[in-house]
Amino acid sequence: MAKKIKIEPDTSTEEKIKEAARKVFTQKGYAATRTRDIAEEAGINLALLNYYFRSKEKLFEIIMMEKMHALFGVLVPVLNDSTTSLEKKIELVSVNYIELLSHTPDLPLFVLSEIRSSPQAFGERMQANKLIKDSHFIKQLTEKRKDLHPLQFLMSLLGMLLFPFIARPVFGSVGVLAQKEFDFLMEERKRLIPQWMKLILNSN
Amino acid sequence: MAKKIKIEPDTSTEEKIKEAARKVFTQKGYAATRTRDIAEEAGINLALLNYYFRSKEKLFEIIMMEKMHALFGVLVPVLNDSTTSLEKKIELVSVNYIELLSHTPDLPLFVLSEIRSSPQAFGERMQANKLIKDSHFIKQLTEKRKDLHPLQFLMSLLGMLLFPFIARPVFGSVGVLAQKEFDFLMEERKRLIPQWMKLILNSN
DNA sequence: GTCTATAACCTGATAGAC
DNA sequence: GTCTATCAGGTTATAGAC
Repeated sequence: MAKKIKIEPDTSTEEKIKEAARKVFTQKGYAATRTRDIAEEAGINLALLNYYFRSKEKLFEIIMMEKMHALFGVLVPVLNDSTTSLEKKIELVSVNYIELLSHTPDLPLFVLSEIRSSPQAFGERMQANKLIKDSHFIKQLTEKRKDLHPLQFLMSLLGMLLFPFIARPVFGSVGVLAQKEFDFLMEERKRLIPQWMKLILNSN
Repeated sequence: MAKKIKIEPDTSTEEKIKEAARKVFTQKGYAATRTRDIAEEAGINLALLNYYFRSKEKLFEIIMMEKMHALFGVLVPVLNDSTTSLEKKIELVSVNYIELLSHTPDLPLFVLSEIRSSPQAFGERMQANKLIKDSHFIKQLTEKRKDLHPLQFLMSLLGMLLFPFIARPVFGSVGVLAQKEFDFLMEERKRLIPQWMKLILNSN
């Protein structure tokens, strides 16, 4: 229990490679990434990558797992909390996601692209799926709006939250929407989206 | 003027290759696609691909151009029509997009992924950008809601429309959301999204 | 653990026969 | 126009020295 006293400094070679892999994989995707890119980014030799992680694919799976947990990790616990109201959940999910994606904007496009490339893999996805479908949030939605499929609401909420980051290369090109303005708009959306989704929820 | 009387039958080898390229590129992305995959899908030899299109990259650029036009082509003309009301534009964009994406569901994820991979390329994107920013739709929005950045509204609308298709591998896995149910929900969204966006537009 | 050198393989593209 | 055979270059992974 008290075996490992020293805190991992994250400066080990293994961690340097993982950090480089996070950067390159998320930027270029699995197929376009060369192990040489990762090695160079990490400042180490190519052979070391295989020494620590056996293969490009094994390394990728580790990074992918991390990223999927990051993407679904801010969603699932909030939706499954049986002590919070529907409206509170909407607020929390909105703030959590915009906060997260402001720091790692290419997270959703990376995860969704790679899931598409190998749809049968990544069992995590199915698991997250079930956790969402059977969530307290869905129960609350169903109860509140019997006329509406709960996924109609959830897809809209997530679309509003994630889409600006997914499409940022389109919206955010130079001269049309600069970085600072984009950040400002996202900050504003923490307030706007819950407001709008509540409006939708209470309509009819 | 009356030079080409015969209508192209689209059964030519060139078209067979393009059709195969459309399928494989959009499914796997540029980097993960091998020219051999395209040749096999087209039922022709690998060498013919280079005979007709010089290189993998040239072929890709043709397909990418097509796909970008498809994705933005249903948006730009509607937003720039100065004879329609704001609410009519919302209805048209919604129906157009859901109709389009129901037939080619992986169009948006493909285009957005590839734009990210080479952000400086694809000048079309910038052009579409300007066309949107200076559109009649944006003017109408600005006038109607002086307190709201028009992109806040546009990003939300597009997010609602595109996100279900972008995230379909997540939502649409077997046992959670089957194909027929997904199609039904999308059909329903043609009505729901305009209704909801008008609600947002007229709030406050 | 870390490196250099190289093996083994794959991929895009072309030469040349038909 | 279409094919087979092959080249040239690049990529992953490993062997072996330090």
